[in-house]
Amino acid sequence: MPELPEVETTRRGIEPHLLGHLLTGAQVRQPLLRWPVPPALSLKAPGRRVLAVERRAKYLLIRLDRGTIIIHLGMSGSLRLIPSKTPPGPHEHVDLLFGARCLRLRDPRRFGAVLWSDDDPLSHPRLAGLGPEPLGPAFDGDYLHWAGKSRRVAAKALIMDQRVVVGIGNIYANEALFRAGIHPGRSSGRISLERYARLAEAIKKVLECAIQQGGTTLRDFVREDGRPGYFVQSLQVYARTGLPCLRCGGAIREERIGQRSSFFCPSCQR
DNA sequence: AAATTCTCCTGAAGGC
DNA sequence: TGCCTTCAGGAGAATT
Repeated sequence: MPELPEVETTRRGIEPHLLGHLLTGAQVRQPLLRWPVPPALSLKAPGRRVLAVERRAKYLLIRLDRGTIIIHLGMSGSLRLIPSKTPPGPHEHVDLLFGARCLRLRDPRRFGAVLWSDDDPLSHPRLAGLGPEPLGPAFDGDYLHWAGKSRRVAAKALIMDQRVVVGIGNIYANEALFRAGIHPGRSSGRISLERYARLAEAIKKVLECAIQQGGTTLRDFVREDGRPGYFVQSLQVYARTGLPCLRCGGAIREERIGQRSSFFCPSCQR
C-alpha cells in the first residue's frame, strides 16, 4: 500500500521525465475514483508545462505553469511511464500524456484520487489540515509528546492520524513502533517524552530506509518503470505473525488495534 | 470533543 | 473444481 516511501519513490522516478515537459493531453477512462476526477483536469491541464513534481504527505503534486494536478495512490494505485500508444489494461483509469510518453494511473481498488487545483494546492480541502512531514524539522519527540498528551488513542492510531503526522500507514506504523519498543495499543497519553523521542527517531529511520529501498511492494505497488520496492525484505514485524522476533526470538503477535491489523512482539514492546 | 464505526472497491484467500 | 463469503486497507464521513 502506498505510504510516504512509495509515494516519494514514485515522485523521484517520474520527476526527471516530466520536468519542463508539455502536457499534451489527459484521458480519463474511469472517473469514479475515491472522488470523481474533476472535468477541470481534461479541460485545463492540456497545454500546460510541468514546473515541479512535489510530494505533500501521500499526495503527489504535479505543478503546471497554471494549476496543479494532485494524485493520491490510495491503497492499490501505481503510476507507470509508458509509450503513449500502449493500449490500456484493466484498472488503468487515467493517462497524462506528454507527447510520446504517458504517465498512466492503475488503481484496481479505486481508493486513489486525481484532483485539480487552480491555485495553491496546499490550500486544497484535501491537503489543508494535514500534519507535519515526518522527515521535516517540525517533527520530533517533543512534538509527538505534545500531540499525544492527554489522549487515550492507541499509539499506533496516533501516528497513523494524518492530522498528527502525515505519510505513515499500517506497514510503517507497525515497523516504527517495533523499533521504538512501544506496544501499538499503548495509550498515547501514557508514553514518556523519552520514549516519544525514540519513536520519532524510529519513524524517520524506517521511512528513510524504505525510500532508499524503493518502498515496499506487497501486491500492487510498482515504481514508474515497473520495478517493485525492496523494503519488504527489511520488514521486522509486519505480516510476520507467529515468526520469531528478530530481537528476542519470541513469536510475533497479530491483533486488531484501531480497526487495523497490528503486528508486534509482546515482550519487546510495552 | 474524542473515539469508534462505516464506507467506498476489488482481488485474494478460505470454506464447503 | 468452483462458487460463495469474508476481509484488508486510506481516509473522509457518520455515528456514538
